[in-house]
Order: sequence, then C-alpha cells, then structure tokens
Amino acid sequence: MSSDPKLDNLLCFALYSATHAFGRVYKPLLDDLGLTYPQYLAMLVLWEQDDQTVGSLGQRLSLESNTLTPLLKRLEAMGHVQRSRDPADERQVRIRLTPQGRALQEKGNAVPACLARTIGLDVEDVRRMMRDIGTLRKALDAAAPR
Amino acid sequence: MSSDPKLDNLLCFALYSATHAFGRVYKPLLDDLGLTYPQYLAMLVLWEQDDQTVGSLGQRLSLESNTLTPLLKRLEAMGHVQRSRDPADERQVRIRLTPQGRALQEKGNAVPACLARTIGLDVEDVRRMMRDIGTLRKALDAAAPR
DNA sequence: TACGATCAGATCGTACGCGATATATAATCC
DNA sequence: GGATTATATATCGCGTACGATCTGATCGTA
Repeated sequence: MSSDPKLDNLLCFALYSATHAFGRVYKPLLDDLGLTYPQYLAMLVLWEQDDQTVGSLGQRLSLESNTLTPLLKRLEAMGHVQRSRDPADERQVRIRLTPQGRALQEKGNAVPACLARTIGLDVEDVRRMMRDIGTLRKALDAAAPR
Repeated sequence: MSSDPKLDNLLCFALYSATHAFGRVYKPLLDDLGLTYPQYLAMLVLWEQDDQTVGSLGQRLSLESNTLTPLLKRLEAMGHVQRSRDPADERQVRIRLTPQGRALQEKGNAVPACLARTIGLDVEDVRRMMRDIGTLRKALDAAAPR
C-alpha cells in the first residue's frame, strides 16, 4: 500500500542530521569557551537562573541525572559551578555559578549571534521552524510519556 | 545591543531536544527489531541500496568510520550484515546484507508509518519542515566545511 | 620502479544519552 | 514512632559521536 520508507523522506533523520551539523558549526566557537555543546546549554540555563537543582536543570534540558551529574561534575572541575547538597532537603543538589562561571556569560552570550551571522538564516524562516518544532515536540512528548 | 540569548529562543536547542524526543518515541518500536536508532538508519540505507562501502554509508548518514565501524561490527555480530574487504581495492570494506538482514526489512518498513500514526502530524506541516530543515542543512554545511 | 602523497578504515580517548539500579533522605501511614 | 513508600541524585554499562592518530593499500610522478 505505501512504498518503502527512504532515509531522505524521514523527518526524524532530517532533525537528527541537522542537529549534528549544528554541533559541528558550534564546535569552534565553543572551543573558545572550553565547553562542549551540552555543557554550554547547561550554562545557558544557569545564566538565565542561578542556583538550581539537578532536577530543575534536567527538566529544562530534558535530561536525567545519569547524564547531568557527570556533566555538572565536569563544569565543577573546570571551576564554572559549585555543587552542594541543599541543607533544607539533603536529597537535592543545588548548582550555583562561581564568579568564573558568571564571567563566562559575556563570551557565551556572543555565541548565538555570531552563529546567526555565520549561517545567515532568514528571521521569518527561523520563527516558522521554531513554531513547527514546538508543535512536533508536543506531539512527541504526548506519544512517549515519561 | 541584543538581549541575552535564552535557551527557548535557540533553534539549535529546539532541534537538539526534538531529536532526543524522537529517539524516545522510536525506542519501543526499534526494541522489537533489536536495533538502536543509528543502527536502524544504517539498515535503511542498506535496504535502499545493498553492497555499499563504509565511506558511502558514512556520506549518506554524515558519519565517519570512527562511528560507523563499531556500529557495523555490531550489526555483523547480530547477523544482519557481512563486512569484507573489496578484492579490487583492499582499502575499502563492503557492507552487504545477509538474508536475515534483508528479512528484517519487512518489519523495518512498518516502523515509520506506525510512528506517523502514533504522532499524528499534519502532512503539510511535515512537508514544510522537511523543506525548512533542508535549507538549514545547506547553510550549516556551508558554515562548517568538512 | 621507487617513494612520497593520498585515501579508506580502524583504533583510541573523551563526552554525551539513557536504561537499570543503588543509595540516601524525606514523606506517609498505620 | 517505626515501617513503608516516594523522591533526588548517583553509579554502572552500553552505544553512539567525533577529534586525533595509526595502518595498510593505492596513486602520482619522477
């Protein structure tokens, strides 16, 4: 009834492949900061809102502690964040930016704009894609309940 | 001059996050086939065109031998493909489907349609996203020459 | 033909993602 | 208040991604 699925017809592959391509473009810029892409995302979240738990970071990034804990330990080893148990609830670990981590924000903020210039996308196209991907996200999250 | 970049405004994060969400939806279906998502992509490419080199598979998937070699060895260990040096050019390794690997295609072909039903996306939306992501891909590839 | 350059894969090390499980703390219920 | 359950994070194992490097095969050219 329907023809065989081809790689190039699959939305999932288009996304998968574009995501990796994005990573390759980000790489040289993030090398300047000494961060990997996921580390940069975590720092972005902390720059938006300091002093968060591992859980709230994970919710923001759709990542679990099994991914975040080692990543955050690396950020701590680099001196960008400080990890400490919340005295009020010892189960939680609060992540706080160090002065060094806060200082990195200036360089970090410049990255997306620099990238936008490099890639040179139409603003309206980007807006439309953000909307479409948002719709997709909702459908995907509904299909794979946590 | 411009405000600080926020996670939710970044196209790269939308893509990154949607890609992972897609993976979560694929997981249970691919578990049935005993394949991971990248392994499934490799099989898709081979179902389209059997008897390819590691390099041509890599070009198709935008992956290098450092990723593909172990992945293909796993597919070989599972009995889905056969890896052998090309006698005409011993540098190349040709990947061929085994009867078992070919037999898997029937189940494999059903996956995307099943997924489409589960997610229930509008066909026109998908078409537009494929176009937009194609444009993006070109811009990204131009910005990060191999 | 001989030798340096190039090419195709493979190997190694690091860092994600994530399923499964462990551990410790808090909340709940008799 | 003591046992049970739930919650937050950590640990472990496996499979990608990918930079850097290695190995072996082929090509170019003198």
